[in-house]
Amino acid sequence: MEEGAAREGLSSEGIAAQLRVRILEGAYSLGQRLIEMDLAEEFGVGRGRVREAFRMLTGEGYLEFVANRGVLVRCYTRAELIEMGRVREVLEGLAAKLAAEAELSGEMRQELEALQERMNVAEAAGDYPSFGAENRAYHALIERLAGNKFASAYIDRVRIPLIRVQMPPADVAESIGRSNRDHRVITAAILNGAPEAAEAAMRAHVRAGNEHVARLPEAVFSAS
Amino acid sequence: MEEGAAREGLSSEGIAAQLRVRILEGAYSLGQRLIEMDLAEEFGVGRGRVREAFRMLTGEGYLEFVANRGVLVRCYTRAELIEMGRVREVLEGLAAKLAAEAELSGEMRQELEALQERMNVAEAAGDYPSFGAENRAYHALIERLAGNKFASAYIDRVRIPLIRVQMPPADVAESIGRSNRDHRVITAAILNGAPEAAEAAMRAHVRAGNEHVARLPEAVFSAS
DNA sequence: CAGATCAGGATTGTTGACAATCCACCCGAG
DNA sequence: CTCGGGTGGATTGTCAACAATCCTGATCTG
Repeated sequence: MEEGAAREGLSSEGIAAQLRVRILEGAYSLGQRLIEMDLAEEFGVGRGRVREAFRMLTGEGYLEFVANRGVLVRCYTRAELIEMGRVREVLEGLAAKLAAEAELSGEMRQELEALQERMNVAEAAGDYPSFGAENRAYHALIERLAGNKFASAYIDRVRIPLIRVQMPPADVAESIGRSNRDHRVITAAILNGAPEAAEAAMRAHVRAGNEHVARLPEAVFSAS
Repeated sequence: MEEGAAREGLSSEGIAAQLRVRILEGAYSLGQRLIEMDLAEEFGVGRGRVREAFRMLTGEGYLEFVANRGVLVRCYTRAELIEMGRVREVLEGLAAKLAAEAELSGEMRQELEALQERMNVAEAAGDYPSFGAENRAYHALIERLAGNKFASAYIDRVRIPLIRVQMPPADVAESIGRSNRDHRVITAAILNGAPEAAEAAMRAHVRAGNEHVARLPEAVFSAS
């Protein structure tokens, strides 16, 4: 008897995990209201469990609680996005620094090199979706190499408003090029064990991304 | 009819706020288990409200959830303390940087100067409790000057394990001296509008504190 | 005496029902 | 036609009761 479904249905944590994935995948539109009873029926549990999941996701920044109104998918304003961007800058910078400080195993070094190579391929092919996926994996890998769970947790949170941001197709190629040029610098600094350089490069990289996002049209931020 | 107590008793948020204060003030010992029903009776509400407050405080890092066992006052290990210290370093550094970037009103500049002066007085008097209080106010003021609510929120969270740490009386005087020397550098950088200098000084300041804390005996971390 | 086994009590996990609240719609007056 | 007020339905806020779970300590056994 390992663990898990002590009773039937998912636990509050399980429901929270499901909803987190849904929000990340865009199953709900920004600002959409979530009805306790609907989800309770869908998951086959009582409203209480759904409510607790809501409270967790509110604390993480995925949902917004409105008194007597319930929860909605949290929608960040441009100003908040910029504030979060500043935080992301230093936190991802820290992750890169810690990764460069860590004594990486050969396996981890290979993984980093392989990921960099896959990004290079995607860049050469001009394959934006693929590059985007590898880019996310790259940042996630650096978080893992850094080995600081608090940094990881907060980075995830300040990244939430970015999950739906789409690059305007016009400047995709240039954007990929600049982004991957940064990546190569960061990768080299981490592999060479240069914490300061890694941090500086990552900060500049994130900052460039933030400045790009901050200039996007208003429609990106408001509902659906 | 402004708002507030729609029914009798505190809301979940109100209970969470109360408990947060209690934990910060040390009303509960580290690792202490909190009983839902006891608090429900004390606040004159049902268990559900207390439960929701627990979930919020768990997300913030004040409590720890154990399945079928309830919550305990979260107790961080030395390793976690060090991890959080690294995060605090960059976040407080960011706050100092943002404060130096901001266009401060005359009133705010005066407030900062007054606080620095009060710390100087406490230092000269060798008044450790007073210096500790002013020190907390100082860091809080810088957060306010920075005007980034996400940075503030995360700084508060990574500070949680520090709330009970007591400086060994032996090196109090030296500790105050070094700490306040750092403060003067930071204050000057903020008032002069030197973001890079402010960030670097704050980082060094926090790092020095972290290294000091990391060397404290094990008793500080485990349960009271 | 040490260790395993097994009640009993205490506490959490969960639900369904009820009251309070809010919103959208409708209606009537100007 | 527009605006203010009221009304009904939908949804959240809350609780009290019940089931599941875990820990404590007493009992039994080798």
